[in-house]
Amino acid sequence: MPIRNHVLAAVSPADYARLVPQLTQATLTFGDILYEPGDRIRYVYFPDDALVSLLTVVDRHLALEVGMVGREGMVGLARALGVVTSPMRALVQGGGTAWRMSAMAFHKSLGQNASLQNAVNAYTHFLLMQVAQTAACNRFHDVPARLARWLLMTRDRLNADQFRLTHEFLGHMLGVRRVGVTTAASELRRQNLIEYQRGHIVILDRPGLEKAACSCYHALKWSAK
Amino acid sequence: MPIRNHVLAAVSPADYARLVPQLTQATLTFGDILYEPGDRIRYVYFPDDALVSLLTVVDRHLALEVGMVGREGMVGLARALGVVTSPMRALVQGGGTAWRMSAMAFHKSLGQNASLQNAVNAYTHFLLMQVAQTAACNRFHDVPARLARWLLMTRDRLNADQFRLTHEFLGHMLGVRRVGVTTAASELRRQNLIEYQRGHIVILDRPGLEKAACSCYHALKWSAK
DNA sequence: TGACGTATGTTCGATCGCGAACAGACACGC
DNA sequence: GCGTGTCTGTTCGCGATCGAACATACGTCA
Repeated sequence: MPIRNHVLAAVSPADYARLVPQLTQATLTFGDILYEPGDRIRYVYFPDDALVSLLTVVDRHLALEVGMVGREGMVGLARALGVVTSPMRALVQGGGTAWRMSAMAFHKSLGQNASLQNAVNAYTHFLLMQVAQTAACNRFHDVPARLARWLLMTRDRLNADQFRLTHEFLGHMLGVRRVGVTTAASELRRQNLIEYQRGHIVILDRPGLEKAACSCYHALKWSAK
Repeated sequence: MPIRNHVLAAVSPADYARLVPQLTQATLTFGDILYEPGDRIRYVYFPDDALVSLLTVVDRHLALEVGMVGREGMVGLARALGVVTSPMRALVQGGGTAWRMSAMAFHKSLGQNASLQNAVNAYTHFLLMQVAQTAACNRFHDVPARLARWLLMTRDRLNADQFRLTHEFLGHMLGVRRVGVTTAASELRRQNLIEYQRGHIVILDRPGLEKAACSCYHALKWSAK
């Protein structure tokens, strides 16, 4: 079972050996909610090819995606900062596998395991940048550019050029109406950058999509491929 | 010299005693830029009554405030996460005093000083929530509500009901045009919530302003007064 | 006192995204 | 094969904000 998760991969071999017994493989399926805001964090997750969205919930019903966690990161980060409840909703946006660990074991491991702590710190920084960039992006860039960015980020994390997502779902992620997504998507399609039908999206021209995306995409590339 | 900064205040007396020799008092003045994105972090700052804005810079010239640091926090947090350069611009938005420490000493102290590490972790979590909330707020709430929230957050950190700020400056913080601020501000003034002239803003009715502000203000109150 | 710089106020048309409603089109189950 | 639910496409009027331009008012300093 190769570990593709970057946080785990950054742990030194000796430390990693002590971590392994705590890790179990979990299959996350689309639509699962790992936590709602305020939920106790019982497990932390290190995605391999799963993809989890972090959503800030406002006024109990409005939700906006502020971060996206794939194999470059982990879910349940708050636990590493000494907080036992999740501040956000964590929604599985792309099904796949992830390594799971009890929050308790994770907390203990952090104290005994400097390379894990370092890897988690580095990811914390990355996530903070991602959230900050998203904030600015939502303010300054229009829907087509944000959609293009979102598709590219998803692509990179799922490592696939096609995936299943409806306009309705995308609307929730981007914080716009479904119709807004339809308009933006059909514009991208007109340019032959993507193709889609009934929840199935295909990226046809990745370089072209990068041009259509705002600079935020490049600002948030992770270093390792 | 009483320490009002919450991060430093959370450090245990024994640990704090070892920290003191490293700290020097600094006066931050309005308009100072502590770091630009990419700048090496040479010092970290723990504001007492100064107020620092964290701005994400997009496309080299657009900037949006994503966080606000007063005595509840610290500036240069990235250094605690193992990153030596600042990801954001840190702009002094309210002059005042802060405790300053070299980044090197800070880094060393973190390793030797568990209560400092815990306090920094807690603040990291708070900042992450603040940035996420700001992202959602910018998407869902209109300018008058955001302005009201911003004024209240500033008030809490400066601990004063009046301060000097122009509409132009506020526009940069909120990511809107100056005219948009003027319109929103005059609406708040019409309701007798605030008063202002030529860069001097007075909060007349704090409870009323809280009602005018979006829920994001309450979502981000720090526990300790 | 007068001139200049800065801060605020007002207006204009344009654009973007909103909420709502309805129309087709595909997919799956009976 | 047919009905039903889901997904996408289109339209409409509305409101918020934009960019730009210009008008007014205050303050400072020569």
